[in-house]
Amino acid sequence: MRADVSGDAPRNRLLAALPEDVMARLAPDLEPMHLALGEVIYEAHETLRHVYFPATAIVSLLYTMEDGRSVQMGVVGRDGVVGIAVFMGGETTPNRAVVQSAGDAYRMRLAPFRSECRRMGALQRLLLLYTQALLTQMSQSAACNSLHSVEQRLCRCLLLSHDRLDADELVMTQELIAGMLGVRREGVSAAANRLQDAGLIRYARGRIRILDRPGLEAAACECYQVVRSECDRLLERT
Amino acid sequence: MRADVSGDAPRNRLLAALPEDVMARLAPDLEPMHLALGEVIYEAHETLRHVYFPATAIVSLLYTMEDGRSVQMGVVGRDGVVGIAVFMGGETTPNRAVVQSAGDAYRMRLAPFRSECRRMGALQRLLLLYTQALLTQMSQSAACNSLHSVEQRLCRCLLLSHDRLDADELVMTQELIAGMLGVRREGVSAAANRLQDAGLIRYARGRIRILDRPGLEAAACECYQVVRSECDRLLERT
DNA sequence: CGCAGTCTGTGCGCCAGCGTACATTGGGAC
DNA sequence: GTCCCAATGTACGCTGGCGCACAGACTGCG
Repeated sequence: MRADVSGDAPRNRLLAALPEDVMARLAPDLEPMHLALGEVIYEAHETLRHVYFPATAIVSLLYTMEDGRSVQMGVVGRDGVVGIAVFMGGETTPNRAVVQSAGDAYRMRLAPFRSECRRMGALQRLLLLYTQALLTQMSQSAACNSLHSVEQRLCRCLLLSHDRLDADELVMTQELIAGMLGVRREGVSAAANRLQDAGLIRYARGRIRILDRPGLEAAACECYQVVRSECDRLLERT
Repeated sequence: MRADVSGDAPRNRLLAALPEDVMARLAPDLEPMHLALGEVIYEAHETLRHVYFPATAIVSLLYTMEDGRSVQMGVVGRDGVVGIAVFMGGETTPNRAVVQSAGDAYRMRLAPFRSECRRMGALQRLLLLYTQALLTQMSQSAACNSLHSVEQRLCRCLLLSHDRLDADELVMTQELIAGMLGVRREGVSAAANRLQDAGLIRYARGRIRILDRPGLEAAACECYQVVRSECDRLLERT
């Protein structure tokens, strides 16, 4: 694992884990930018023009059904990259990617990204590991969505977001969360109230403050920890 | 796409899609074998010793919760490979792989598999595409498990299995199906009866005969078709 | 300051799926 | 044939989450 990067080093962990020679090649093509809340990075089946390495931003990977209901199947923050399909060769996916928390990111056009992938070096190795982490996230979501309560899943969602931020305050409405959990807004309201009554969070008009992180972890289902430790394990191989 | 393979050619589509020079290298290391119903190919967090290319066998990727309940997150037949984690570098996954339908497969030890992957040729390209197909399967499962009824999901499950077999008869008990769908056995019983009453299937003691495939597709949720067409799209890139 | 629109809390009837408990029924072993 | 057991059908009450319908409550804007 590389030592703590400082100063103007990229605040995305995948980038930070790259050896210097690779970063030197990529740096000119990394364009810092801002991602606004709710911004759609790509629609389902849409050909991508860039891949995105979030720094402070958080991006949600969502699937939207024909009837409009949607579910989150993965979340990407400073630990990952949006646009894995480019790397895998399929170019598009049936999912959408939406900014779940505004912030900064680096983006890169496809050509330089692909050409670095083709060198089959550190970037490719990292992306493979990251892909596995994403697989883990998605498979656990499949299980969790099917077996756990709204309240447990809300905890998981809050923890996933909190992990990817520096602050204790998340900016997201119940409506947004409901879309990610695939449940009604009212269900989120009820669950959020229970968490607030238990002193785990404080909730106010689209702003959620995490008050008791350990308590939140205890209230979540096992799924959070499983994904967390598996992803840690995979990223340690850096 | 390679022309129809015949005779002793591998009956696994990934293998069949490989150019002849690659297959020539791999062939000596491909060990034909039989997989029995219920056989566990690997447990969660277990280091693999082989990767498996199913021919007529079908393998289910399951996640089992602490309380024993389980859910299927993917299914691998002659269109894929079991042991993707080896390719991705993580070595293990939190999932189990269980034989859902007995049949033949080719297995391969890790060393030759890895060394062919490292050549960065056709095999790697195929595996990347297959990984994306698996991602699609898992993400759709996450959405489907959360939003659709047991009956719809049962249809999807039957169709996924049927696609990977040559016969119209599936050998699986309600207990097994319940474990894959993450629901009670009784729920499967009720749903299967409704499908039988509708004339779509015939059910008897662990043997399910598909009577009306188009009807079954109509009774399934959109998830089946989405995954199906996305996987077709990806494999066409062969 | 008032208005409008967003965000949130709540209540009610409804239904799918759960947990539990049992009856039935084939099929294979002996 | 007979016995045993896996596999299946059914019933009943319970609960979580849905759909719908509103009622505050806060914020930004004119």
